[in-house]
Amino acid sequence: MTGRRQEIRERNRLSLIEAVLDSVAEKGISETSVSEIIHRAELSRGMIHLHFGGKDNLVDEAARYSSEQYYNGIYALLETTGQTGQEHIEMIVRGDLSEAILNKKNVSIWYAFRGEARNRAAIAAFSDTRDAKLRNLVFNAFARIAKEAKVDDPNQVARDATHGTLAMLEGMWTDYLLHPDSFDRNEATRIVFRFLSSMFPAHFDLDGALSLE
Amino acid sequence: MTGRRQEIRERNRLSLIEAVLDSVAEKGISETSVSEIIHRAELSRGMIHLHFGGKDNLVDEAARYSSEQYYNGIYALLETTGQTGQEHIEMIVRGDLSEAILNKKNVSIWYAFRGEARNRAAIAAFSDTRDAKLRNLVFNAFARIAKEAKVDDPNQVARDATHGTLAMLEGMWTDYLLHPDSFDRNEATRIVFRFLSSMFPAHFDLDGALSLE
DNA sequence: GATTTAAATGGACGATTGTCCATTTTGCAA
DNA sequence: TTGCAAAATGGACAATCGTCCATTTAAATC
Repeated sequence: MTGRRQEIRERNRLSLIEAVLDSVAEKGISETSVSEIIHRAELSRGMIHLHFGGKDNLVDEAARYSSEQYYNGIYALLETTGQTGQEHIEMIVRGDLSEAILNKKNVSIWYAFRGEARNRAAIAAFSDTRDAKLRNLVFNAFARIAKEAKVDDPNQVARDATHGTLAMLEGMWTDYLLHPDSFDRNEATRIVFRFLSSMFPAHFDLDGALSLE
Repeated sequence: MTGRRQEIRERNRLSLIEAVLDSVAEKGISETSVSEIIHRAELSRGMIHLHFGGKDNLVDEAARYSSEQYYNGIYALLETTGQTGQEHIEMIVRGDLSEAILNKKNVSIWYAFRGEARNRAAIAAFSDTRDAKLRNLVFNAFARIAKEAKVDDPNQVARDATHGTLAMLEGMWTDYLLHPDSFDRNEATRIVFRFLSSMFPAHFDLDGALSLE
């Protein structure tokens, strides 16, 4: 059993991580100082060094945590849907563009870290991990779809569809970043499905996945 | 005629801007300090205040300059191509993914500024401008294509194609950011054209624009 | 209840930040 | 060539940065 001592310890640890994410979302990375973090976490100055050994490690940990949250969100959605390739894809697309995942806070955080990725190995590393996992999931779904669609070179088509779909979703996030208030989720979703229905007319239409007869 | 005095003045001004961009590309925004900038520009400490009134203004100006450079590059390419809609689109796609525009330095800079966009009004503002201009150019091209393709609701199709194409290009930039060494320009280009040829089979194939008979 | 020890505190510290201005340099006009 | 003014210099400055540790607090154990 976890003693009260360890429980408090972990709560404080988490408070620091969440304070970093809140600050990054609201003020950006360059204004996320130690003073800012400990003020938000309502903890004392020494805690960062105690728990993480330094500010940089804490920030890396916060980035990792945030990435994990995103991925858990997508995974949870996949549990709730059917098993066909097009259902998986539909769920990923809708999930990635849903309010729960694509919102001002997450976008601010994600782009702030992306901006640092080139210069911080730790951040670049799991930014990759997220992509690799998701990419694999999407590819497997498209591989099934491409096979069913009997296209020439189904492997290449599946790879292109994966790459193209993820790229388009990335671009929608950028759109949201730059115009969070005028961004239209339904329009963004429809555009992705327009792409998919052009490529696989038997599997998708503008509204999402089709069930094959 | 520009006197030698003014000429030196403007050269120094530009040196500061380029020093900022070099530093942002190499070290990131958070490590781009006044000391770093003036060291790179080989100028004295007071110059930033003299020319720009402060560091923040200089950084904003550098971001504006960088955005202008991007846009000029795309525009220059458009001068060299034909006048059909699909030729314009092809040139924008190829240009946006070309070594001259999509390279490590530009990507580092662009994402660094994007990461700050949410928290710096000046940077967000022209980040928008770039998008609005380019978007308009692309939309006009797709509007012609959609009309020729005789689709239902050509206006909506053109809007979706514009949105989808730009989103996909954005996503390719992100890909390049995260995997600059394994990124394959030809593959990225082919995927965009796969999307376009699915939507407008009479205007595009996997290799780019088709000329209508 | 007394003792032990892990956890948390908060201030001291040197380094670095961006700003600003008294001084020096230098191009240009008289 | 001299005098003027614009431009550039570089160090002083207060503010803030992140680190670290001597001290205090409080949970766990005896």
